[in-house]
Amino acid sequence: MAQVEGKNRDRISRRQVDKFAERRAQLAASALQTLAELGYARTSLREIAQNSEFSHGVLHYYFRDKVELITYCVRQYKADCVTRYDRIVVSADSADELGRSFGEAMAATLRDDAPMHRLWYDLRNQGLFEESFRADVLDIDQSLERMIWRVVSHYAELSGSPPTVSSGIAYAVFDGLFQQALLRYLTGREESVDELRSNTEQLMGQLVSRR
Amino acid sequence: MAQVEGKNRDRISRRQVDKFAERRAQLAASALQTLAELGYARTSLREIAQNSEFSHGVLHYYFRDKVELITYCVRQYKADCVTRYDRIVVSADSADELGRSFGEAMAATLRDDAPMHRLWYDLRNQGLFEESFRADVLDIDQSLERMIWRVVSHYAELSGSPPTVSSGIAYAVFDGLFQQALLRYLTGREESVDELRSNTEQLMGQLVSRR
DNA sequence: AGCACTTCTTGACAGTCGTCAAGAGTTTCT
DNA sequence: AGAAACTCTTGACGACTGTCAAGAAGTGCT
Repeated sequence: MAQVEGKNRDRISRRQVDKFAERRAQLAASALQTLAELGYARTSLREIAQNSEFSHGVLHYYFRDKVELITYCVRQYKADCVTRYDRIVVSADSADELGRSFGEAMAATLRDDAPMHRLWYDLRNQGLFEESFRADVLDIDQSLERMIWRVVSHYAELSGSPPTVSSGIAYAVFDGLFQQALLRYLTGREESVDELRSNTEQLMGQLVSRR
Repeated sequence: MAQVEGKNRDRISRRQVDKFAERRAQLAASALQTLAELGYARTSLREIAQNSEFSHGVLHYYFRDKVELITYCVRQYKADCVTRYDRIVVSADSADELGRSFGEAMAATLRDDAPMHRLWYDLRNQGLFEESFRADVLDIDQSLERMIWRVVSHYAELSGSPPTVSSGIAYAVFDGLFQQALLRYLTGREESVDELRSNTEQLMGQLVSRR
């Protein structure tokens, strides 16, 4: 009897927890959309609520405060993009093909997800000023570094030569490349998509010793 | 007589313009300090005034609005840093020496001017969201690209081999390197200063074909 | 149907923001 | 010295912010 009650309560509370988590995710999606549109400095809770189907008060029912909401958003963002290139790593049969696929994937996400990427750079920068985001930002940045390293090291394997740079350098270099392309793309220079593709391929070749 | 009056007025107004410009620069310096400390999102005009010796109302006497103030700040920032590496370019006698000086200069400015650099990245990102800063940000970014290219192309000359990358790639790569180092440095990892120095030297070698 | 609980809306709060006008204080010229 | 022009302070304005409490609306259970 007590057990049944316990089970029921578990089932109920689990369902509630699920619904709770679901709504959190839904609100975080609205928040991410707003942030990607306006940037951190211009995003308010009321604006986020207007991009959802709820009123502004509900945000404090699901999140303690603004910091928790944005932290949650950053974590959700991470889940989306940290495995972006893993598919092409396993499916590539040669170094050249991997280079091409990687360049193509970089170009594609620049074209399709530009607002999200500018948000990421914005939030990473907030981490340089505000202590509260720092841990999550660093965590994501390390995940991205590992993601890039999976590509580079596999490229090195396929080409039979070791990488000539460390994991940190490789990430910094491709990140810098992407950021420049993003800057150009968001100011209307659509050719930067193609430039990013070829620059990525070229640089990949130079970061692995060929002979 | 009319001429004398004209000359006098010119002299007067020139002096006034000078004083006016001087105070603008002074206030912009306070603004830059505040921005570097707090970041764009958390900097208010009252906060800027508190970091100066004036009250908040004076800012609207010297600047039309907040956008004009920050734009002016960005331009002032540019003048400071756009020739940062030019001295070492002319004074280097060999490629190796230039590589070392460049790495050392990067490391030094990371150590000494970290808050200013994080402000630059912050403002560059604002340009991705807010139309009003975009032109100045792009202008500065191009100046920085040329500054880096002066280093890289001179390095190539000294080493007798052509660069293997374009000006845009070279800037993107070193900028990415610096930004990663800044992220690490501002989170307390002081060893990133030395890492940046050696990474810069290493990468410089790889961006110029040696044989 | 009625009850308990969750979910959401509304409206208010204290505070901050950019902006500006009125006027005091200061400098400059005659 | 007095007038004119420049410089700066003060205090207010409307708008916006994050937060929260009161209670309405909705949901699921017995």
